[in-house]
Amino acid sequence: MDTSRPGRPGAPVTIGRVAEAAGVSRATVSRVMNGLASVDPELAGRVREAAARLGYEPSTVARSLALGRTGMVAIVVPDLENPMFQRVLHGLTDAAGERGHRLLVAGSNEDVREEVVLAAEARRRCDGLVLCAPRMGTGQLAGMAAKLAPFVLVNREVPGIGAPSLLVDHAAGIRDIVAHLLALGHQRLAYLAGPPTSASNRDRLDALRGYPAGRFELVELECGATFADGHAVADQVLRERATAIVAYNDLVAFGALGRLHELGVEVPGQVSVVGFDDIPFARYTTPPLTTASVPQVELGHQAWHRLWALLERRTPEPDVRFTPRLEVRGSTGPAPGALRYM
Amino acid sequence: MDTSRPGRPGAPVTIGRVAEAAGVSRATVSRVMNGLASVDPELAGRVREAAARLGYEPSTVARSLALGRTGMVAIVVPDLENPMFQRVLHGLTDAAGERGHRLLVAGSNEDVREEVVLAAEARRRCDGLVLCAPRMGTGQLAGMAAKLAPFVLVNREVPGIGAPSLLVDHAAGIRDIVAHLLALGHQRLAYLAGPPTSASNRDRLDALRGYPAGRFELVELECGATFADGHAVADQVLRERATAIVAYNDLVAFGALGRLHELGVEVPGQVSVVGFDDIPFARYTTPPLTTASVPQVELGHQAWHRLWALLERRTPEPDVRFTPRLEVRGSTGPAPGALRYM
DNA sequence: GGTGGCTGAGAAACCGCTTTCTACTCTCGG
DNA sequence: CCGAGAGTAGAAAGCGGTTTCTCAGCCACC
Repeated sequence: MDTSRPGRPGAPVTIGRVAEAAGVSRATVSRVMNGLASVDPELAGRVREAAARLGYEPSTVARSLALGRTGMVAIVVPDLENPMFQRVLHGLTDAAGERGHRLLVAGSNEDVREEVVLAAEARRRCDGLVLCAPRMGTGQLAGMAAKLAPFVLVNREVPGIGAPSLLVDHAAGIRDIVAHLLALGHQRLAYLAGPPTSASNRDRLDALRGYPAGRFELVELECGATFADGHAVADQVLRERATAIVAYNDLVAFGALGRLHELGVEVPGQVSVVGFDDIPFARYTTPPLTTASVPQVELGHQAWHRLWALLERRTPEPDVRFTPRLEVRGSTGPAPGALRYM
Repeated sequence: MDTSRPGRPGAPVTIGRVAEAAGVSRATVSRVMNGLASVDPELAGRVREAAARLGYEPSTVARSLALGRTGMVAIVVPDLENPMFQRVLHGLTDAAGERGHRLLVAGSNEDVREEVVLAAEARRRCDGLVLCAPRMGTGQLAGMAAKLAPFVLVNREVPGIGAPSLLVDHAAGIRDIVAHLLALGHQRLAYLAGPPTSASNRDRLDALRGYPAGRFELVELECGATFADGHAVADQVLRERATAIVAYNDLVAFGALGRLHELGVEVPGQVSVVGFDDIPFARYTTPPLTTASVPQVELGHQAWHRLWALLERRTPEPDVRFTPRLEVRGSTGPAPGALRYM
């Protein structure tokens, strides 16, 4: 069989075959395909015609190797099923897509060891990395920084490793939430704690503990980051006689809400519930969830801008710390029997 | 500066540098790194030591080019923010991850033109593709089949293009839903239709229309696939005096639920609501959503198995059509004023 | 002791594209 | 009329791996 015949079934269409078909060198085909330099219009026409006829599509892998960049960025998140991260992901894909970049995603399932491996591997396949709320320790992260660069952090801050950070002021969010609950007369708050590895969980906890003593009683309950965690811990809240729940995130709040409903406990009549993040579901449930709203899609956008700057060796815009906006909805109300109000 | 010195800051560590440092050929380093053939243990030791000392990590891009495979698969979905797709994605990443494959994700935002472009581009960057509920026409899909292969379809079927399909028996799901509602005495059902481009929407609509005449009145309302769509259309349902809502999916059902609640309409007292998919939120809302449960994570797993088989040039397992399981929860109840029951 | 088979490692080709370098042609000015 | 300079396209050297091919060395066997 004549292996030089164009369009032979099994043979992949490479730049060489196009060059051959157009009667030019591979270099010229490359130039035409990239719209580079000035090529004789007639030659360019022949090349384009041949490329179209053969259905030529340059190999992205070969280009990546030659160019030293892949046109892909990776994002690593702790929990693929958390809409919070999905929205960040969405913001990121859209922004990156506009610049012709595609996204590799990896979920660590809250496992630090897996996270470390995934981050390193994902980075090697891409030009850059977005680490979303990484669970690994600061030391470990700092140690990997050189290997991972360029990368940007979302919901995490590690000074001195030269990675841009996009932050949420969890403390401010917590302060707003607590102020809201105190105004409603709540005196005994249960905090449903997130994963101990979560930096934002620590921020929130610190903010709660840092409140002037005597303003309210704080009950700290180990919980987690998912529906099921919130669902499982609700009974304990009741046993502790807290009148308000401050959940690590919206998912946990939903879980608790569901359990309370099962038990016939009225929300907010008997217990108020507050979430964190403001995932899209929060406004559509019954009752709608009071929560600290975090600009999730915006985080994704901003993450891309920082990463894009790094990829182009520009100086990224300075770090931002977003202040969550308290969305007061139906899941919070006056504490039972309380007379205080704002 | 001596460019041959190992570990020189700027210089990337390539296989050549390792070979040089270990005093062997690049071929030998390659063999050692891949655990291939038998290499003199002493040489292998030297290579491993050098690789470790230099922090060598083979370039995935170069490997991809040489091997002709990337170790990545892509998934294209219409809506990145729909938990249904996120769960499929989750199932897929986990299953693929076990075989050392990473995931490229792309969301078409329900735009057919974008979907076509994304699918083609994503495929070129990866070894295979999963098209999740593709919106493009059958002809177009068939036309691209050769370019996209190997790929597998989820929630879509196009006979004769040689792509494995994983299906959900939407008609059966609808039949169960309708039977359930009829038993509760509902006689006027509103169907909140999904995107016209959605094949599963057509399946559901056909199943509804195909019901024996006279069993119930069907009100078809154009809607969409998101919260906001369901939220916006709820008023129309009331105007039409339907006593039950059959929503295109859970998201739409939630939106409608939220709006009904805002309006003070009792669910299921005045209106019953049924979703489709059974996303995790469905069981935790108030009232919990009655819905046709689709094994989302399983779809992801199965998609990987089919794709993996194709990648290995094995024959994939035959297509599967999953039958949804009706999850009766709190959002459905007797039609107002109805005496009928099962 | 010569030869055949076998093992193990290096040389070199190759994957498909980009880009520098080089050679050639053509134009224009002195 | 000749040489400099601009413009164009091809040759070839990468990019960083893998793999075939080749060959040297060793052992065993006749």
